[in-house]
Amino acid sequence: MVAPKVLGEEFYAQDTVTVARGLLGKLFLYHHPAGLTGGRIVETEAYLGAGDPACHAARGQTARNAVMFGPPGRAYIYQIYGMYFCLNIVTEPEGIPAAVLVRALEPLYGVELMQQNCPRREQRDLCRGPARLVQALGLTKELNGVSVVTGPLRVLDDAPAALPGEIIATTRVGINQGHELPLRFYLAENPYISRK
DNA sequence: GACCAGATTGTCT
DNA sequence: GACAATCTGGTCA
Repeated sequence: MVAPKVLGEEFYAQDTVTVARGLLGKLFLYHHPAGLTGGRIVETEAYLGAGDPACHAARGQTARNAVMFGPPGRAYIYQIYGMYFCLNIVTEPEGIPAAVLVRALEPLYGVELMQQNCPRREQRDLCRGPARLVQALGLTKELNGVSVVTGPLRVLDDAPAALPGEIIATTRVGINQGHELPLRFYLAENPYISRK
């Protein structure tokens, strides 16, 4: 197989919707201390920055969302509901606080390790949902702000011969504001997405 | 299968 | 003090 290439910072500097759609089908990998974990990105959501009421950065910069104001290609990992974490990748040029939320992966690498992280969970459910995939991959808040270009987290362009099905755009999940916008993207008819 | 309530803690008002 | 880009387990049909 051809050596997959790591997506560069210029990919993430594009507009957020382009990056969210472009990430579908890419490989997301984490060089976990106990081994490699990761899979194919099958579901994302776009958060557009200051003008998007659902975005954490809509009301200005804070200690929590500071990573989104930084350069693109960084991981933004935050805790939600006291017990879960969500993984984002910062987009757009530095100073524009936008990001793409990675909502679901198709598990491909380190499946045994991921099942150790999530006992009693079917393989199909390992990474089906933003908090689940963070837990399965073994990501922690310590990784907040690390580069996905040069750090232990990587996104590879594996250039799959054919994306299975087309890309569906629909509304975002779990938010109260801005939910009328079609900013959630997933691969049609993929069994690993978090919700139809 | 659909719907509902609880868990649990960092962050912001 | 209220809330949050969620998940799990319970109940009812």
